[in-house]
Amino acid sequence: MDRRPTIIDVAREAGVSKSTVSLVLQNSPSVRAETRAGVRAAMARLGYVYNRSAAMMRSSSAGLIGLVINDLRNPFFTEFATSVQMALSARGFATVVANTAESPELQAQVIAAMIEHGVAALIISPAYGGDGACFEALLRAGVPAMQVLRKVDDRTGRFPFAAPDYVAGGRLAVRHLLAEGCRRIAFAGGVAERGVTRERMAGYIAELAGAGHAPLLVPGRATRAFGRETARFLLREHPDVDGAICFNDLVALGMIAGFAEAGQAVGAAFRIVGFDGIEESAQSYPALTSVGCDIAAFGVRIAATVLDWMQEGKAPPPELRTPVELLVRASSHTPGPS
Amino acid sequence: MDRRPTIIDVAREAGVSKSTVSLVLQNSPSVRAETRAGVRAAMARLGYVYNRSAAMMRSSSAGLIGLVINDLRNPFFTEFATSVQMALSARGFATVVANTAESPELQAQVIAAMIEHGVAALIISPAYGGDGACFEALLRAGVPAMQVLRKVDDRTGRFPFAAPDYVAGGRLAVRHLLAEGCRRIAFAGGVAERGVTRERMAGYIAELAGAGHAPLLVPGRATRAFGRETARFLLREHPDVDGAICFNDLVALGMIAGFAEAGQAVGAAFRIVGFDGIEESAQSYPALTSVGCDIAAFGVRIAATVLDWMQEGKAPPPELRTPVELLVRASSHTPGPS
DNA sequence: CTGAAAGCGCTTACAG
DNA sequence: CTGAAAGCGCTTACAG
Repeated sequence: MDRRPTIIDVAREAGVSKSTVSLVLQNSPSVRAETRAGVRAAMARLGYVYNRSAAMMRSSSAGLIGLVINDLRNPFFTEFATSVQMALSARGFATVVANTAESPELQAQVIAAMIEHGVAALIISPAYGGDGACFEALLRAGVPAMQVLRKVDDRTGRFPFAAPDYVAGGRLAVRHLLAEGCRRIAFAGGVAERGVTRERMAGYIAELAGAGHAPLLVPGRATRAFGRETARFLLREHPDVDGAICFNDLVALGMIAGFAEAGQAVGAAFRIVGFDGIEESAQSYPALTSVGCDIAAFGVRIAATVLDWMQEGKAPPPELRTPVELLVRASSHTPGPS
Repeated sequence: MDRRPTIIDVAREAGVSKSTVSLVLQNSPSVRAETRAGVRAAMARLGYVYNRSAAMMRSSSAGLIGLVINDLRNPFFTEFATSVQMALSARGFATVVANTAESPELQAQVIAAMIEHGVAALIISPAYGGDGACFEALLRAGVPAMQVLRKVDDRTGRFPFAAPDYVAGGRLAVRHLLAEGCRRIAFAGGVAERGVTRERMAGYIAELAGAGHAPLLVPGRATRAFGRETARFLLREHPDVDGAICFNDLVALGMIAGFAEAGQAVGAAFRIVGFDGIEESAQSYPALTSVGCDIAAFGVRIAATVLDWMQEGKAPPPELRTPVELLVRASSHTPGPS
């Protein structure tokens, strides 16, 4: 494994100048087909590999996109990240990824590293908290950056925000449970101060109020463990509750497990709706009704939006909301006799 | 957002030469403390950001590591990838990640892209199949690459392999179920021709044979859906089976759901053991016994191994096996009366 | 359509 | 301890 061949070696091998090789690399139309073929053949013979870093230095068109995610172990974010990465890859961009594990400090650090690596743009589902220094760094470096799923910086002109329509999702879930005959519906999980929680709760509260019902909020971590605890809590403290909308599918799946453990049936007897529509929601028993955010499609769309921004200068709208739909399954729905 | 400042700007601002700035950047001890401070201050004033691509070009020490994973939507691989990425980040390396979705074609494509981006090393959990061209490309490019979790290329001298000790895990699981009193134990899920399946099954078969029992193999996809189908299948076709070892936790979790659906209790009546020890296994109801691979620790270890290889030239052993341990939980274990 | 030259932002010897 | 010079592998005008 000695030195990798460069365009100079290729030029010599093909008997042309190195500019010609460079033009071939860029598929310039001003190179004759035979010449092009000769150069390509020389590359193959030498095992030439294009050095993007060198190219980038001169032209400063990176080909690297940063993806910063607050919790990559949560399937909702995993599905999003994977979808974005694959869409970027299909369009010729590589993805530098980092999990911040909800730590603003880690986030600042990985963003700084990505800027140094010359990412052409950044997609971030930010951690809450911190002093916002990382956004300043992005500003200074002039890196286009989009906030997704969560909004932490309000300068949406510079850091456009995109997310599913959480409020509408909360409403959909309530409407569905009322239609199924629920009389008392709780909202479980989600840290109360956070934007996403506030939105999901707001839809729930508004729709419930419209129907003349009072809300019952049980905020908490967005985990399976919390869902499980909450199942026990509701059975003990609120036996009148006959339906729950969970902050996300993890909480809902935990709640299903908690009810199973307590010997309480889920479905007609107690209806549960999750949020996000992760793949697993279709596979649980009973299958989980969820507010589907079509996160895979959302990821593809975000990838396209960022690429258009970078490449064509088409700035995204300051705030984009994508539609959600209710995925009705057995955890909340009893099939009619018809 | 005009041009980013370069070391020349910093040098001018600080009143030194650009070599001095470069030395400060590398924390060279041969720069006087005051000089260093002056340069740092100038950088802060200008909002200088280090350009790693330029640095890399000259020194060819990238700072980018490639991580190629066959199925990033599977929590086992997600937990691994996240762990590797965070460990690399802590040591100053950025991770370029790609999901190949089990496609050898996609895999070849993303590996080529990563080589062009100048990754200093590659960690790959490969897709099965394909013509192995991507390994040739790595060879030609001289990029150190480790195979993890799955071995597809046999040249472990050049592409060292590391994985949990799957065979031992299969044995552990059987020993445990026999000790719990199982008389007939099935092995469910896993595509029979694949290496990982063969190893996990081999441990199961060997240990069972040692105890004078015959195996019952139900190979298939490694999914929740297959686990669920298999629950029904076993109840219908093999009512004598009273325990199952699943290829992985997803199959096991699906089987638990399938039994719940069929109204069959899991635990004393039918014991289930999963494989991998993903986080969710501790949260299901009943909690899932699993062959724990401590995938987070495995990821940290792989990150360290690759970095040592690159930085110190310490080649990893051709084949590394890490220990597994049984995580005994309610799905297979009835607490004694003591 | 092709060649010679300069430059991207940094590092690396090599002098002072 | 610091400065002047060359070079990493490519792209980009600019001539021919």
